[in-house]
Amino acid sequence: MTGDDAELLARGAVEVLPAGELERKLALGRPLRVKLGIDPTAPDIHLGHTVVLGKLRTFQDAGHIVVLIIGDFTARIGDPSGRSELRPMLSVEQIEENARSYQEQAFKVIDPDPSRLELRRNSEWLDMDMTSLLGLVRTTTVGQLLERDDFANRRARGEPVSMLELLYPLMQGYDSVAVSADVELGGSDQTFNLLLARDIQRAYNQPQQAVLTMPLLVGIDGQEKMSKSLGNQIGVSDPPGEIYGRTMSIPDELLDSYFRLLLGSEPPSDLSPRDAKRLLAKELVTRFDSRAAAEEAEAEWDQVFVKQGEPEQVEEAQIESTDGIVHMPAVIAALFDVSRSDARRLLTSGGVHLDDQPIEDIDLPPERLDGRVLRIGRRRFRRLRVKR
RNA sequence: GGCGGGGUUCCCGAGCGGUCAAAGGGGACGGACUGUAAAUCCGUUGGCUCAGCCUUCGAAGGUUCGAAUCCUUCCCCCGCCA
Repeated sequence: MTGDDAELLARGAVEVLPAGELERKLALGRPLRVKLGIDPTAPDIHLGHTVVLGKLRTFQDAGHIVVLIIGDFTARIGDPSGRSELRPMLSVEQIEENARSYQEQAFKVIDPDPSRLELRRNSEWLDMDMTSLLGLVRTTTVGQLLERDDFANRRARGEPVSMLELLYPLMQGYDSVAVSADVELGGSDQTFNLLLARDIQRAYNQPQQAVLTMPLLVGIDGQEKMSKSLGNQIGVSDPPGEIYGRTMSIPDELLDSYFRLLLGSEPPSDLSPRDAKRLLAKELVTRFDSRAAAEEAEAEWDQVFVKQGEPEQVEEAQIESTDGIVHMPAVIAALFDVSRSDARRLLTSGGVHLDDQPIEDIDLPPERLDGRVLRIGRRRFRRLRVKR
């Protein structure tokens, strides 16, 4: 362990706190226990998660042990970070399902080798009795908790702050106690929680963890942090074409941060934004799927958006006709998961094409449809087969 | 426990007896432009057997020719005081 390690480990971080603490931990000369907690509140891990996971990987590669805590218990509460409202409580079954897929997806980034990874669930220790809870709760004052921006702002606006949410940072802190964390990573919005964990460790007579925060990845809307609930995410388990396409649609302004946070490099200066995005998109698909999938996704994208053609593989759909007529709103609604009213609107606003010809007719004879490609918007295709 | 303020369509937020499927903004979707970028412009945005019909404004009842708007009861939320 040398000073170089600390530099490498801290690269890209927003903050490493307190000053010098990481170096001191490294000087212990043993593999450090590096904690990350993720709450399985949604079924999928997205690019935002991978920023921190990637940093964990760096620690693993430097010989440290990652303690990944699946927050199956804390997921019942929901971290209020950056939110102005209480999360809905998830069912135990839902959490369990999410937890399983989280692990699997996290392994696309971190090394699952048991000698470098300790996988825990915080229901192991958080499902505690009241006496233990009192012991935890007494470590912290209301004033400390209300210092946190989220809470303070919401108080100031007269918005509710639930007891449940107040408890969240304590639970996260107790996780650090339970696993004897030497270092904890998190997004920069986690700074308060990560630091409070130090206080809680001290109250439990444990050495205090170093804290390393990573920048938050902005979602593909270019506005808010990437989050499933905002729908601005790219999931690591999304189909290759989806990852590729969504990446191509990010605002140019995001290129720098995406390259830096996801690839650990700067966008090549000799490439146009569009080509830089192509490179990024290809890299991401390669990372989460395979080189081959990336090539394929790119070819498909070129076919559809550069050549303005149909994809190589167009899914076929059986449709029926009654009285020699096919009712288009019904077909569109069934094929593309929209309401019939939506389908009608699409038809009247020129959003429906048949073999590249816009159509507006509500009803069409089956012979005009059979074997043709129906397109909705710019990128949804289906080849029609009329059932006889 | 007392006092006050609220619950409106995906979100925010107007409406306060008819002209309300409900202003405006956001978001989303479609179109033009284009690099599936940004910006801009246009259109749409409850459902349906769509020139009409049906269901929505916390819930249930009621008044009325007619209610998101008035009355009753109930449920929920917020603030202040105690």
